[in-house]
Amino acid sequence: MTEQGEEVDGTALERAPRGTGRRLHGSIAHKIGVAIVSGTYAPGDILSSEVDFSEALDVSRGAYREAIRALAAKGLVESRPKAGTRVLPRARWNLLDPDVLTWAFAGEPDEQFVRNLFELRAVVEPAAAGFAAERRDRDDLRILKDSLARMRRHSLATEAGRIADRDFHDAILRATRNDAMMVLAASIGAAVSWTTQYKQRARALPRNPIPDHARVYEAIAAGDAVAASAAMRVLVDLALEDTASAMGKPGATIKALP
Amino acid sequence: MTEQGEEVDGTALERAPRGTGRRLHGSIAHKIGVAIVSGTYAPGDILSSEVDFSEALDVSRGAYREAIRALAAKGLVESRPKAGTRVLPRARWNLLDPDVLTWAFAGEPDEQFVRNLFELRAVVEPAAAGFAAERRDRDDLRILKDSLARMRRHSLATEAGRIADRDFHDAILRATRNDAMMVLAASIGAAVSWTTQYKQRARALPRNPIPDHARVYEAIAAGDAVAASAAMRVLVDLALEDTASAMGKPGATIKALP
DNA sequence: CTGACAATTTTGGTCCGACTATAAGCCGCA
DNA sequence: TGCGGCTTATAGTCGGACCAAAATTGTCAG
Repeated sequence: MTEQGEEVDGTALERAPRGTGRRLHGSIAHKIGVAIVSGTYAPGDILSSEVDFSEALDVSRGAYREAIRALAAKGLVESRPKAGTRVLPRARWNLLDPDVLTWAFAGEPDEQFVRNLFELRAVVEPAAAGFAAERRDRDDLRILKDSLARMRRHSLATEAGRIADRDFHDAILRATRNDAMMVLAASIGAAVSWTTQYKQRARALPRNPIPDHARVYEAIAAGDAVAASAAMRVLVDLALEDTASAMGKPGATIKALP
Repeated sequence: MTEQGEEVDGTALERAPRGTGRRLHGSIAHKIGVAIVSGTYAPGDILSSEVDFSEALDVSRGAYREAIRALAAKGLVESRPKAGTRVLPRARWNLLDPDVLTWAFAGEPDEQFVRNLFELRAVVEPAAAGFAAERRDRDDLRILKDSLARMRRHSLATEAGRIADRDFHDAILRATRNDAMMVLAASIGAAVSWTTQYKQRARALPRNPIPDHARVYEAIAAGDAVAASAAMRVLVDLALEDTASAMGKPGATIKALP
């Protein structure tokens, strides 16, 4: 807990340029958030005192405190008078918060964590597809169809294609008419986004994902919950397989529960 | 913008007594958070300007801003220069955040939302029980057994009993060895806690929940993923039934997906 | 020497008041 | 009519002061 202050003129703690958009406290939170999630500060560590740290970052104490409040709201840290601001154990982190996800994927993503996310997808999304098949209305189907068309037109290699993919999954979650699941959409969507980029980075996209998505759409349109659930299950499994191989561990699958 | 300040001594804007524990900005966030979640401020509404609002609450602008930062971190509001602080649409709320859950259950809980939470439980917990059956170690089983014993000793009518119940479900989630699911434990646990209290409030506890839990434990101990999943499925269904009848809508169930 | 009590001091919590930066909305010009 | 600059309200940032709680240290009685 020491010479962080000296490093300021270097690169590490340089004040983010915050070109018109993000506010100062926001970029501070981002910086510290990434540092925590990536392990620079381990759980249990005590951050330097407010005065020291804010001076090291060359920001006012107020801005720094606001950043800490945001981190505290996401369960990353906890500050108590006299005790200082302490990094909380990983179990308390709000790992499904979109910002935290962003920070987690800012550096090299932890492979185990990616696997965990896919495991969660494999649980939630098939069920969601089933509910969607029962509850979707004309509008949902229209959005799904449109997203699918856009995925066809652009490929997943383009930003537009990835947005379409995300819209597709979002629309399914929304069609469940379940707020709690819709919240997971933001998280899962973010995760999908990031992992998709990793697949691209490995610049080997062995599989054409359109047919998988099309099967899910057909089942939902037909109102067949069981088929939709199964089709989504296949989709997620294949996506994991692609991602895993892109991350260097081919052959990974998730054992199915009957 | 004036005599709200005079009303402070009344009831509405009374500063929370914060008897040694919660910090001031924390209680502000709590108050505004409850107001938003319970609909006092509707999505799209603009909050009064920082000076006005902080004066009305009789706190400094700094404390108010820190509270707003926390709310923003949970997706409840968004503030932009000149535009003010606006309540975000419900879809952006981090509904699974433990604090937000707390605020949601501070007033009369929305029945539809409770149903949605149970639907999510019905998706996640059986799957989690399945994973737990495959991955649990001796320690997990010990904790599960202990929680179960405590549930038996105290009933769910006591605080200790409810804690034991929560520990039981927590232990299962933890045994999945999946961080993403463990995060949901905090959320789901909170939801279970609140709804259990509602069941108590209706002071009719028709069913003895111990056997359901015992079956889940047995299956996990036996390493039988399928049985554990099924047993948990039953447990959640019955819990929903009890809760629904306590809330005045008996007979509610969640259709199963094969 | 030991343990409980008190003073110290560190650190977060709160407040104040001033200034800056941003962008919504208005106004005037083309 | 529509564009572009200007006004201005509002959030953002600053720094400096004081308060409150708690961990540490020191002190004193037993």
